[in-house]
Amino acid sequence: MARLSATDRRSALVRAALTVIARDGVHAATTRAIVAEADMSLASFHYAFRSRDELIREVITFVVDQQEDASRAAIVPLGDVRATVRAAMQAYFELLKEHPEREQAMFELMHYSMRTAELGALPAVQHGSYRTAATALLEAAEPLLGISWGRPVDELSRVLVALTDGLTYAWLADRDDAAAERLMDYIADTFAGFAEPAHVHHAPSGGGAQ
Amino acid sequence: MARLSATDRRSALVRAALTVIARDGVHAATTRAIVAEADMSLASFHYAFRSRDELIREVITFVVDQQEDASRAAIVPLGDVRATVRAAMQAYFELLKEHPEREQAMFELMHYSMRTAELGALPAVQHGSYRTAATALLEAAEPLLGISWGRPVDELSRVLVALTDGLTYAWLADRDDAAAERLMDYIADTFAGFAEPAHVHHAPSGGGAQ
DNA sequence: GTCTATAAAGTGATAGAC
DNA sequence: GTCTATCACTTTATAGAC
Repeated sequence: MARLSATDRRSALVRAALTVIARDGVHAATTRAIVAEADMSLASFHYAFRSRDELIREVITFVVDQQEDASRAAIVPLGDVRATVRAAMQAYFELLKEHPEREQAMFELMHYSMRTAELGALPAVQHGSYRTAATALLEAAEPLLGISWGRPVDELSRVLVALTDGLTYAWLADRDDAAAERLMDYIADTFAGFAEPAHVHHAPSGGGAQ
Repeated sequence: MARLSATDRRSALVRAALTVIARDGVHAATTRAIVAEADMSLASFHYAFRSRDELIREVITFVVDQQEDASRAAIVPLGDVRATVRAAMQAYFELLKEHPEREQAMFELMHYSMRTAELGALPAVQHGSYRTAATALLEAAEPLLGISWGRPVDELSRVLVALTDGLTYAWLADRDDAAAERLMDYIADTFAGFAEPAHVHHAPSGGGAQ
């Protein structure tokens, strides 16, 4: 194998581990399976990482960071709230359908984290970053669509994330595309219902019915 | 060890496995850990089960059946829709808080099933039984509360299940009780919003309030 | 039926040659 | 730095005494 810097080797192993986990599950991500995927020798693994646990820890933080980046650039404002939310959900759903193993791997890694003391805090971080993304998305939508949410954005982001997680789990379980589409229709409708025409704060010009 | 029938031994091992999985996770449920929990010898395990996989399969079907039974008797109609839904959610949430490991074990077992070819269908069964229970709950609520749901019950049960799964995952991740309570408030509000005064189909004698 | 003992394969991690 | 060879241990599963 070519000489790689320790950092290159580490990131190569992290990506290989992620591939193995997505393909075969967390329980199959043995050091041997990972180095085989990365086309390295077993000794190289322990040259780059002190232990398997150290790698898994890095895989999880990598995945969390990656997700945070991904969900940042997600807003494409369309004509109205319903269409915008529906399109955003559809975009996520297409990603899910294209790489179901990724979301599955995400879930598995989080459950794995919950079981190990030192990684126990990571699911909260992952979920928090997910919610931050949802909050940013909802707040960005206000000026772009000229609306204002009827409820606290913080609460709405919890609803959005819960529905998305629920949608993901349901689809992973039953692979029912039509059902997922109907659920996304519902989600779009609900959020359209939350939206109110933007009102200026200081001038009491009367409440706007949509 | 006392002489047990093969069936008794099997169910004892299934329950022991469930205990181990809830306490330490699926990956820790080795044959040795399970027989230790059941206070049996390792050989007894393979007398009762052909393989570890056969046990896990039985654990999963057992858990799915058990959940189906549990979610049957769940309706306690209160004055209005909001209060009824809120109370049902609260009851579930109390169970979750009391035994988080159980729900976690459920998730882990489902993800494990998704990874093994022969168990791949079980998550759909589990999710289906979950949705059946939600549907039954919603349908039972109609006559009891004197309402009728504005949307197809099938669609609403999907929403309810998705929100419950999302709530569960969120709480397992961040253990934020207050946030969960707010989410349950939202869920109760939404379903109260879905309810319409019941209209009798054939005889136009006016809707019956409870 | 239930046990002890052990086989056979897999695991994480390391030593030591190059 | 990177490899091969190997250690120490755990895993599932079975053989064979009782």
